Amino acid sequence: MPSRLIVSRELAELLKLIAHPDRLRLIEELRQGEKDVSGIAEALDLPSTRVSQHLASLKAYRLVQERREGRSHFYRLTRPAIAGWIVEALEFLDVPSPLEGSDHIDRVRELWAADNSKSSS
Amino acid sequence: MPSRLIVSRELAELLKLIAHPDRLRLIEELRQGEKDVSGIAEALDLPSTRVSQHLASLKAYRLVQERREGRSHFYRLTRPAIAGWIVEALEFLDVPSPLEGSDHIDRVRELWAADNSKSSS
DNA sequence: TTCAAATCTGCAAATGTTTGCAGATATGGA
DNA sequence: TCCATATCTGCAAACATTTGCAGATTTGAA
Repeated sequence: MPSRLIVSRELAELLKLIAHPDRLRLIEELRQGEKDVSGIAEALDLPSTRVSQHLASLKAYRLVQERREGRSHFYRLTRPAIAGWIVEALEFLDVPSPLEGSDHIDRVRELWAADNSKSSS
Repeated sequence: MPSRLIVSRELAELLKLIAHPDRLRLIEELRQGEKDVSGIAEALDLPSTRVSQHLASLKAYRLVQERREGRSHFYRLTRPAIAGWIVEALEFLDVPSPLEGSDHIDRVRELWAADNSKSSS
């Protein structure tokens, strides 16, 4: 009967998996569709071995799925809605003053918006 | 300009803070309104020193706010909407088979629903 | 074959989190 | 004042995550 215990443990596991700066950016990067390891590595400016490691843990939880084509491994989000759910969390960030300092958040909200029209920063 | 770097770090910090079974239950417990440390400790069946420790970290991020009355310290969610946002994450749990094993999730979804009518498990 | 490109795996050092417990504070009442 | 209740803080052991790097796979091309 301790459904709350079981589910809160599972939920914590999922949240921990997501709670890493690289993996958050990675998930948002895949919102645009599938991409291979080196494409992601370049987009996020990370060594591809690190991207591969992150993808392995996301895949172990089935948050992403793999498709191999030649020597490239393409990854895509299993449930793309998770990317939008993550963006919603921006609302709960502890920003020192809502006037100052929330400009970064606003910029990212646009960059990570559902529609995409490629820009930088 | 690296807004994504900054924000993904802040987001990871928030998610890590939440990504703990006790703290998740604690946040859902406070959805009902403010409660003091021993009330929470009893509801979650945890030593109150542990509840106090969790509350301290949630408070440091201003996720909860404190109100003292006599020797009791009452806590409440700063942005109660976060409790609903957490429940939405149940959708993304990796449940082995959607037929079996999702009954715990359904039960918790009810227990943690926005309206409350006290029950157990 | 042999080679290079793309990715993966394993391991250990560095770092971070959690837990229990002992002792510190703060408050109200006898 | 002295005591009990409620909560907080500090610390060290246990545990978990992150990172870089070396070496293994896998694939396609020469």
